Amino acid sequence: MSGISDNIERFILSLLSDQDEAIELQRNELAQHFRCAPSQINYVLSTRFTVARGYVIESRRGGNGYIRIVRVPSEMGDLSKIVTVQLSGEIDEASAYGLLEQLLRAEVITARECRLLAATVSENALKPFPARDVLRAGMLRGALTALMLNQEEDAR
Amino acid sequence: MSGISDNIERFILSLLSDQDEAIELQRNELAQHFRCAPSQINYVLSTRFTVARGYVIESRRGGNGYIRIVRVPSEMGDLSKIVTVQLSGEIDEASAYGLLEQLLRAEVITARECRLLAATVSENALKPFPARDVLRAGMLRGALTALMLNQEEDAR
DNA sequence: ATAATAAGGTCAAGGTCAGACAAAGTCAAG
DNA sequence: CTTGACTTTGTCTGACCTTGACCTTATTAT
Repeated sequence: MSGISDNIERFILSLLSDQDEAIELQRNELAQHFRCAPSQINYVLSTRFTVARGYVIESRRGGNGYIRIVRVPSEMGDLSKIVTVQLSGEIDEASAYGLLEQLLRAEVITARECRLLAATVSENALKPFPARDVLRAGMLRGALTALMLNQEEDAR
Repeated sequence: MSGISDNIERFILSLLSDQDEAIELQRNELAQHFRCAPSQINYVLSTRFTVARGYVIESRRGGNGYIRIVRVPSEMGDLSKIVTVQLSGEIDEASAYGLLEQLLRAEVITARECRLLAATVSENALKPFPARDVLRAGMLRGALTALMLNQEEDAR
């Protein structure tokens, strides 16, 4: 159960979750810890710690090299900005999921709402539609707009 | 009586019956156990462990892939009925709103969630799409399935 | 400066799974 | 005997993972 990549992901997340915004690690060291090829670390980073999910990776080569993983403090205060910037045109499934994840972290939506929205905009539900990226953007626009319109009522 | 498919069904049921809500298995492993083609497992799942019968399937491909079978608790039984009956084909905007309102009254979803879903399936968001009624059904199917799937986590 | 060393990055190849789909088999009802 | 629903198998595709060879960049020793 749970391959190496998943373990590495969990390990990194556990390091991050302890109130830290960013961590620094060494690729070879981590690879050795998990007994895997160093490039496996890159694989994990590029598939799981993406910008879409709110992470930024910095690194340096050579002596005293490092990999730094920064959790981007999701600046989600302004929903209308998201609507007009990220959702004006099209959005693919991965980016949409990333967006929803950030909204979740910023506590703009709940975990349940996140799952609900994810399901409705999933590639699976939208498969037969050629213009699904446009569609997806429109749907999320609608949802976020609905949120903004009803902020008062939700306050209860 | 009792072809291979029936045996596989019973086997899976026996795994589930032991107080477990969900089980995880590997397709090839199970296929080998029953000396059948791996795709036979898919056949059993798609004919016997359907949403209509109160099961939800999740899976992942690739290394460490799995198939997870979740039994939907009976309180959610109504949901699966809705999914298979009312949302099997198409649904127009008005009917969708009606359905959402019912779900709201039954306290299956919150007011916020209702608004969110309403926004994503609104005629407005789906206007440019000729087959929007099919689309709408697919989206709501996805959302309700997601609800069933995650009801334990929602308990928190 | 230059060379050696110590990092990390890229990419392609290969491996491991599950999904999709169609072809072929089985069997009961008419 | 034919038909049609159900079952079983086989093949191909694509998603996901792992590794290793080779490349680039930074530091340190000569």
